[in-house]
Amino acid sequence: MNTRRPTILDVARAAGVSKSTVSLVVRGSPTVKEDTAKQVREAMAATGYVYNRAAANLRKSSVGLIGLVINDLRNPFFTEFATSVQMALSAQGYATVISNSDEDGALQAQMVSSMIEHGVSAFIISPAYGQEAETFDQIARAGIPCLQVLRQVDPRGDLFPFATFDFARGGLLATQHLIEQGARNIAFVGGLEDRAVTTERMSGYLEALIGTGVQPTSFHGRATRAFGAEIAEKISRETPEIDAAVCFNDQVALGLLSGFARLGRRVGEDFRIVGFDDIEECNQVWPRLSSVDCDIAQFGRDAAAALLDWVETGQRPPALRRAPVSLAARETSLGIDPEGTSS
Amino acid sequence: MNTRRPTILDVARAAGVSKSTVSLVVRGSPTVKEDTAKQVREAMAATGYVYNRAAANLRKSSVGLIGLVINDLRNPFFTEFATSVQMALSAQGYATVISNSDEDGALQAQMVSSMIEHGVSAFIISPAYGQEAETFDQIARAGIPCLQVLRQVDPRGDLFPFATFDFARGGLLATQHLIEQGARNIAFVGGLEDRAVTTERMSGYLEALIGTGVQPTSFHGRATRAFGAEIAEKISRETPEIDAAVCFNDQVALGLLSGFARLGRRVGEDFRIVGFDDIEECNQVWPRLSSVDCDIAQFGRDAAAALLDWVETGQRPPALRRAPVSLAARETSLGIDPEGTSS
DNA sequence: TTATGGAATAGGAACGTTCCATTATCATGT
DNA sequence: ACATGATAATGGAACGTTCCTATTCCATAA
Repeated sequence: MNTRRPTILDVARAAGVSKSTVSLVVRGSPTVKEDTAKQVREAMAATGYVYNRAAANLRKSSVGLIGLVINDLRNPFFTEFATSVQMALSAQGYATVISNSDEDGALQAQMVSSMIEHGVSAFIISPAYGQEAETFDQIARAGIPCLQVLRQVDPRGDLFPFATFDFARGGLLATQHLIEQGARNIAFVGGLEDRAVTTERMSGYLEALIGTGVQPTSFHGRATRAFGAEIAEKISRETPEIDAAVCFNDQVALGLLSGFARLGRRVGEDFRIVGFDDIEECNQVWPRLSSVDCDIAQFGRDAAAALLDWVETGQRPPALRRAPVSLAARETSLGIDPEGTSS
Repeated sequence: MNTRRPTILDVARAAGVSKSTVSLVVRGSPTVKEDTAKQVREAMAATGYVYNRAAANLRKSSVGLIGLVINDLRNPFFTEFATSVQMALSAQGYATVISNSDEDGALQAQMVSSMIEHGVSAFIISPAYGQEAETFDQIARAGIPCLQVLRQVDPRGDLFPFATFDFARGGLLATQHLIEQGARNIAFVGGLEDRAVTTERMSGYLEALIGTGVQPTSFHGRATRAFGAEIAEKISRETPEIDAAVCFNDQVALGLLSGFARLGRRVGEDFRIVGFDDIEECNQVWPRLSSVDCDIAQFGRDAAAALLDWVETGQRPPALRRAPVSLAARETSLGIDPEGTSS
């Protein structure tokens, strides 16, 4: 089973040319005559040659590999993001290594270290909390470009450029919309307290509430469906006067939605919900979930482009970029239009 | 920015030992004296040394990298699978490269080729349809162990071992259960026609129907939420006598669920649904989705273990393994228990 | 003192590519 | 016939490890 793999040299012998020529053919250089190239290609097929990237990388400086580290791959928001980044990078001839830290800082540090050893040219990282220093110092020491997205946790804060969404404005839009829809008692649900990702969204929420007489309330916790469902119950039991919620993300909102469905409270009529991220599923539940639309696919493409610019031309992206957001209002906040059920 | 990275040789110089000794320390060999090892480690820290895996791989035969190719990473079923495999492999010191072919055979072939070049030691692949020959011939030519999971599409059919679930039995259990619950007109929903993944599930469904007088009906299409929702509408409009459905997977079932919610049909009472896979979300919607439980986490661990056995001891896994399934009955098939809303 | 042998360390070759500096080839103009 | 210059092809060094075969060191026994 383990006969030695043919190398560029075996191909060269078979084709009756030098190894340099084979190398040129492999890389599609235009300087080799078409006749020769064809012979070489035939020899490659005949010998069953496979390109050895490790050997090539040893000589070259760049590897064409980008590391993508995600903190929660079970959240569709991140899957959509990862998919979009991978597509954009592969269109430019880069391979993507996706890794899921699953909110485990130690695991993340270990994955980053392994990727550095494998010679990735750059990182896009939506970091987990914990072991920040270990994760980012490694990258900085190795001098590898790195784009931090969605969460800024690098210990010095200014080590790597950061791309995110305008979460504050999202919170503002969502809350204003709920007020316009007649909600009088709006809660903010989900997200761990004191994390920037949470406080930013909340700042918009709080701003919208100023002068309206509405009292802010918030329920903090992990951004999961389970937490959303739990809060639906808690609200029904303890603070039934709350009639609307701005959620940390769509996961929480969907949890809230099914929690209320279970309790028989009619979302869209008795209770209004706006989620955050606008994942595909928002359109696939009923009532459809209103959400702060983040155009995650575009965000992914932009991130990939900015990173490649950095890698290839040395053009470091701006330290901070906030992508705009908009509001996608659907049944959970507008109510259910008896006419409109056919679209 | 681009000063040459220190090598093992620089470390050796700094520590006053030979490069061989440094290499041994890097790999944690017990033959080097503790004093020396400590000096070397200090020198490594001082010089900012990072291990160059490409160079090591050039010399070693194995790389400790496993390729995981998934056909639809947006489906939570596969995300759960990928996460489980990655955990199991990383516990054994292997790194995992996850790639999403997104049901694109050409893309898949390209990803596989890139992974082979990067020197992965083995593959786990849940293949996309299309370009089967290209994908699998490459792997076979390179002599790399490969475990095919969930879908068997390799052109010769017996090229690589195949691990899957006992889908037929799942279809049988689901259908029998619906009959016991009093359903009289059970449809099979989702999955592309004439694909083994579909016909296997359907064979169980058809078997359960024998002698019951229930007429089989099926609606085929992509296994997405959108398709499920579409079929909910179609059933309501064209064949309202259908009172239950066995679904290709949970995505379809969840689509059906929200489709019916939208149309005001009460699932669990007027209409009974059983999904397939038992993803986490089954417990997080309301009514909770009954599903054929596949214990995907265990499946992932088993796949990882079988593959590593193959890689390390040459012990090729059995050509076919069907993991057992069971039924997780919940509200969408049992109906809503007015007492049981508190668990 | 001198063999002896095991533990610790050292040095050179090898891995399969790319890059660079050369050399061979060949049509063209004088 | 010869120089010219572009085009095509070549050979050797280099990349940073690991592996294998020495060599050195040192405690112990003769």
